[in-house]
Amino acid sequence: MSEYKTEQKRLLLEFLAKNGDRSYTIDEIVDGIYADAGESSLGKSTVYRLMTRLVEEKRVQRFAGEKGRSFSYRIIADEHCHNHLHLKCLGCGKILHLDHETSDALLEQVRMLKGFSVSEEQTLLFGSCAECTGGQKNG
Amino acid sequence: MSEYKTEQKRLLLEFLAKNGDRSYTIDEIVDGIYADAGESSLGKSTVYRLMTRLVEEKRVQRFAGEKGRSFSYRIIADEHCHNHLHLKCLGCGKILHLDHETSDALLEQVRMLKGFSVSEEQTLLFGSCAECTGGQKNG
DNA sequence: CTAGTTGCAAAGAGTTTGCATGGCG
DNA sequence: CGCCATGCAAACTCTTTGCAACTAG
Repeated sequence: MSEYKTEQKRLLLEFLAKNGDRSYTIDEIVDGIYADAGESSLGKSTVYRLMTRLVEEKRVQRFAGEKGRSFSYRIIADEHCHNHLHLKCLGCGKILHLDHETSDALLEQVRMLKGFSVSEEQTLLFGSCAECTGGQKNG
Repeated sequence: MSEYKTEQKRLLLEFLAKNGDRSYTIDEIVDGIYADAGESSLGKSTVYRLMTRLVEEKRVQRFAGEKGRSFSYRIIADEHCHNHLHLKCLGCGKILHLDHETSDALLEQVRMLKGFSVSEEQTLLFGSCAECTGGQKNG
């Protein structure tokens, strides 16, 4: 039950911690770690396995890729991440956190109006962040 | 601009129109049409192709499957469907429409607070509908 | 008749799994 | 030494594509 005991898992968690502001696909993770650590890095199937476990442990969130294929993953920085909505920018890929109060207020309205209970864990709002909306030079 | 009319396309649109209250995977569509029309029905690749086109034409909405694999599709009943959020029940699969006003009000708050512009077309809220929440004996 | 459509099967893309090797306790 | 993690490659699932036959107009 001890924490990570392998170099691979350590590298993976390190990468995720360092890149918690947006989500990454498995390939991006593998490439990213390779870029950082070089070495023999880790096998893709190991990353798949580790991520699957981390998702089960609720330490990582998995998103269905909007574009089409492949999932992307993001570390859940603190436990409060379970209790609010996230906003994913389609421009830069960044993930913003909507504070719990606001998040809850919005969803409460939906509940009142439609009797529908939104799952904060499973819901991800897509759109465009302030930077990408405002300073958009359209590249 | 004429619409090429084939029996397959007609069957597909008929099925989608009849089942606009929730989304279906390709397999479910093929099976559903087979159940309805029996006959030789249509090939899966034809359904893929037709759906791809319908999505391009904005007559159908494609969702990334939450569970993991496969996409699901839903007909866009009227043009207003472009301008509001949808709620997908993870219990029964039903899709509810959040009226434009409410939808807009919610997203305006997000814009004010975070400067984030939510894309209504790309965002789908997951959760549990009134029936599934109320009658839920919690399995 | 001509162009667009269909359906099969093969190719692709992403993910999961079996199995032998290797490392940590 | 035993058990779990790793890595490779094969297996799988879902989706797309090539191609020949077919059909609507």
